[in-house]
Amino acid sequence: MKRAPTLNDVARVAKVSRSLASLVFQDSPKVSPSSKAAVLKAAEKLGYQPNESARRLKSSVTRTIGVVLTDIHNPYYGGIFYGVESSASEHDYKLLIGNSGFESDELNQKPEKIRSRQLETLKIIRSQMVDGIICSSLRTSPEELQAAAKNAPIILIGHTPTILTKEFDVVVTDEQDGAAKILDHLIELGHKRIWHISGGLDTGPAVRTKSFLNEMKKRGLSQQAKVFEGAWSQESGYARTGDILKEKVLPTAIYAANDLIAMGVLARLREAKIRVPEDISVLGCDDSTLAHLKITDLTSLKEPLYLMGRTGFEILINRIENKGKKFQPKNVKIKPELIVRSSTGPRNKANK
Amino acid sequence: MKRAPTLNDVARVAKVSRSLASLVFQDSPKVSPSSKAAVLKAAEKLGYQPNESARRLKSSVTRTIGVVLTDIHNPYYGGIFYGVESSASEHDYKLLIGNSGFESDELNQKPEKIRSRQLETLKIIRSQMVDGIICSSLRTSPEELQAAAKNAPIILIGHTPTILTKEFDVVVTDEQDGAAKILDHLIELGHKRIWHISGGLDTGPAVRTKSFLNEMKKRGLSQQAKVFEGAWSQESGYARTGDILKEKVLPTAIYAANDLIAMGVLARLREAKIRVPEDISVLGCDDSTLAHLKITDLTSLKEPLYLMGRTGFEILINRIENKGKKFQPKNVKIKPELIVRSSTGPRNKANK
DNA sequence: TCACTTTATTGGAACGTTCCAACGGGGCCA
DNA sequence: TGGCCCCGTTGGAACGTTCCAATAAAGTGA
Repeated sequence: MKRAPTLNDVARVAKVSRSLASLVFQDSPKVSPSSKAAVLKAAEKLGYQPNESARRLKSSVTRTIGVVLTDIHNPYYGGIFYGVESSASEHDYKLLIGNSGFESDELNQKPEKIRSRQLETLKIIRSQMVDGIICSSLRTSPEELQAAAKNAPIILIGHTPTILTKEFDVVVTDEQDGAAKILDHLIELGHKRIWHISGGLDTGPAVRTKSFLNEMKKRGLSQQAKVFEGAWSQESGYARTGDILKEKVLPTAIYAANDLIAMGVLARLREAKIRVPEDISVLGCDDSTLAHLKITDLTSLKEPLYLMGRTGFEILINRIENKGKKFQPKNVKIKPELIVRSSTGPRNKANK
Repeated sequence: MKRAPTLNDVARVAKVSRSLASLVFQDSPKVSPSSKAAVLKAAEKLGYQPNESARRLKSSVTRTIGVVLTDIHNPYYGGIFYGVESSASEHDYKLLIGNSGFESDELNQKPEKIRSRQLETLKIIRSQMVDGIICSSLRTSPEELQAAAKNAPIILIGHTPTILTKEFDVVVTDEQDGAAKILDHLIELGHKRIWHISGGLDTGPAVRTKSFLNEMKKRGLSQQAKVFEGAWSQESGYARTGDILKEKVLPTAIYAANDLIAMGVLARLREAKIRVPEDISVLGCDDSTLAHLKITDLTSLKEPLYLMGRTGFEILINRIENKGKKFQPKNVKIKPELIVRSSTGPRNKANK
């Protein structure tokens, strides 16, 4: 592995000055076609590739974005990342994944450790390695974020504590709209007694639950609504459905806060020999692979993760390119889409 | 956003030379405790953060690894990436995701485009932005890879054309061992007529199919083996199972090349009112979320993706640290694990 | 006490770019 | 023919580090 050729080498071979060679690689219009050709030919011959570190040192532009995710393994963050990556690629930006930290049981990490790893990542923006940062699922304090934001713009995508929306650019799902779409669909099918299994009390799931209750109220169905507090897991869906089955009157539809929970619901209902959707309709949220399956064919609210990722990225580079302009936090809500499959159907009239 | 403080600023405040300040940040043992304290205090006060670009330019070490994946959204690559990330984080390395390209239907990308995007990523290593590269699922030619490998080590993780194993470090699943584990399990349950739905003719799935046939042969069951050529999809599993059901004699166990295919198998069998595992046992491969589901509870061969990612990363940094040493490609096979669930059971004696 | 090692500190030269100010020379116009 | 402009080109100075060789200061042994 020998020393890589530099701009100087190229210039020497092309018999021009280093400055001219530099201009060629910046696509400057003021270089003559003949010298341009000579430089390119020399570069080709030597296998020249500009040294990015030197370039950055001088021009302080990195065309790189730092990404903080909690768990890329999780379809939620994965979906967002997917959108981010595709947009980054189109704009010719690179993505740097700092030590993001994970929520895996495989690693079984302490929250404190995750937090410190995220801090680590925020630091890289201060070392001028990136032009901006994209965060999903924060574990850092607002103060820490603000400190980092002094050096480069930051955008938050997905589940976000509301306090932060006042100060940062944020892209989230329009939960209200999602709940409305679900209820419109169910009400059209004749459902009224609609129960919800929540994802817990964290910010993300809590907003979802609240939106559900809001929309039920708007439709005058507050009396019929009921919330069972669960967690983001199949087991939780299974257990809470067990609780539901103990009630005197059963719901005609169950809305689970995500697909995984819905899987638990389906399993428990099948065990109880309750038919879906003939006896009870079931809805999930995420439209993950789980919902697509032939054996489940679950009606699910599709979170616009891909779009959220793309939108977030675009807002961010907009900030980067208009650096210095006055700051007015942007809050974008992306509307989800209801994917109707066969787990929802007309209300069973027998269940009055 | 004002100019970030430099080492010079720190040195001035601490009343020492720039060189000394530099030594402090390199944890040099030959700096006196008193000046060390002074420098650190000054750095703290100014909020100093070393400029990574300058550091790299001078020392040409980046502590960054480039990652080429085809589709991080896909649980297979996601699982590998997961292991890579965790190991990288432990070794204090950063990961750079170049424009990797995707196989999504959402983007519906042409193979040619994916290839060019991967090439783009390989270029990154030539611009000295990374110390090495990790590739999953190649779309580039061996020549292109070799050219890139001149500048920094490369490791291939997962499905890899066998030609490449002679020249590069490679980490793959031990397919032979996987097939053996599956057959041992089934044979112990009394099965003999074991059929396979393959994932197609690409390198990855082909190896799996071949391993299955090999192991059947070893056990003197060649006559009983049968392969149905499918693809990595639920639909394919569904359709091929339809074909299987047309046969005069049915198998007592079906081994699907991945979980998604197995989902199709389960759906089709249920439609035909064939019980699992009472009538036919079903196995998948991947041990994805799909297999965990209560409603499927699928016996599945767990590919050691996480471990593969970690192992790959470790081999890579080993190469990086021993740069210049003579090269002997390392080929590591990681043994998968069979996760037994309720979709496999004793052979139904009625099916002779 | 002097030569000599050890330890702590320093200035300066690199690393490979970009960018600015300056320059030579050809074309144009008066 | 002289003056001016513009185009293409150039050298040199940065950018913020690291690292080497040199130095100053302190410690060691005879």
